[in-house]
Amino acid sequence: MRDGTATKNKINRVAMELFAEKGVTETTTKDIAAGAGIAEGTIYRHYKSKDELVKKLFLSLYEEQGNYLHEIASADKDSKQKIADMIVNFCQLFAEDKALFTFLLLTQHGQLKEVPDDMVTPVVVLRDLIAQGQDDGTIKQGDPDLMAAMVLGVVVQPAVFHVYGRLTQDYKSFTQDLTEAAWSIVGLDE
Amino acid sequence: MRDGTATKNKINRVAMELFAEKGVTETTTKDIAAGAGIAEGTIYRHYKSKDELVKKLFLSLYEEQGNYLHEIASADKDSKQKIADMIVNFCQLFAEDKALFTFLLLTQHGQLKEVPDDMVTPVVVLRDLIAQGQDDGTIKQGDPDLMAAMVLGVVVQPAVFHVYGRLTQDYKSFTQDLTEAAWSIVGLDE
DNA sequence: TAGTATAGTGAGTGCTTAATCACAATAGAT
DNA sequence: ATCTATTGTGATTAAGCACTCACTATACTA
Repeated sequence: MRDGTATKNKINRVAMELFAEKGVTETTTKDIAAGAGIAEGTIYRHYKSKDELVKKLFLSLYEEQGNYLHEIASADKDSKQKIADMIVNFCQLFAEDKALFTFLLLTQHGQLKEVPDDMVTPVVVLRDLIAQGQDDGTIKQGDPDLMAAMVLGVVVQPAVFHVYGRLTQDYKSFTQDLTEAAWSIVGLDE
Repeated sequence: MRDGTATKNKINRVAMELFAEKGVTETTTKDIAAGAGIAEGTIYRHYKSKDELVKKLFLSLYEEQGNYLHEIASADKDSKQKIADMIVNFCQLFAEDKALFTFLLLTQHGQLKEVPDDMVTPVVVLRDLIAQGQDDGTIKQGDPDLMAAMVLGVVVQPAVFHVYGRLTQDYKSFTQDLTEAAWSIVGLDE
């Protein structure tokens, strides 16, 4: 084997899962190597440092998710449907890959501080979506940043509690409730 | 000086601020000692270990806040007013002592995992408040745990973004918006 | 004043960590 | 078959960490 991408993917996956489970600082390079079934030194054939691994992993995964979000936001639907689609997307991601979802949440937990300003994060997409909806009159007035934060909170907080075992039923079954709650924050009275 | 409470208070305050700012693992005993202007060894005259410091600090501060919450929840008011009071209380705490508020949030960030089940946390108080309101018909039906998580998300998420500089205006000025958003989730149509 | 318990000190200890490096294995190129 | 570049190894290293301990300083007691 001359191509090391399989090993690198293994490192990425294991690292992501451990970071999500224990946090970045609590996860050692030894843990990652053991989980991936490789020697500790091999990590350093693919990454200059643990810090680089963390940052590249975060950036690549976030970019991937950002693309999905961008697709949803630029679809030819009304604002209400787009916000609903975003929430469905969150719930699906959480249901399908809890480790990935939790890892992405680490940004909001201060474990990953250096988030580029121009990065496509959920809150940025949501804010633009809300501002756009305000222009065409489908979403009520208010500070788009604050409204985006509140909508995100409605979805994220149950997910956080779900991770820590407070909410035990299937997260996907919340989707309808989360969507309605989100809409009640930004939506117009009907 | 034979009484060391002044030193202990200094340790507690500095530790709380550093934990809130950098996280628990990233804060060293050396940092705390330097911040408090004492020797590293002095910390161990007051606490058996760093772990004990973290846990006692967390427990005492959370208990204090729990008492406020309990007061609010047991007041002779209707559910809507109680929820509003809780949110005002959050906003005030955040405005007055950002470090304390952020430190208390660490529990939701997985940095402090061992939270006793019977502890009076905001989500528990909220859940009971919601369940109670559902009984007397002032709050709409639905899973109280999920609803409490959503309401908390509306308040907490803006606070998180506020800490990381995304929302720059005075947090207290959100109070009205946060209260309305929270009520739109649990409240009955009027 | 002498005695004692408590509070504070900081160099030192042992352990864990991220990162290194000389070496080995592998597989395509010539 | 030999060469070469890449990938993988694991003992080793240097740094940083929580924690200790012999010692000093302080202030109350008798």
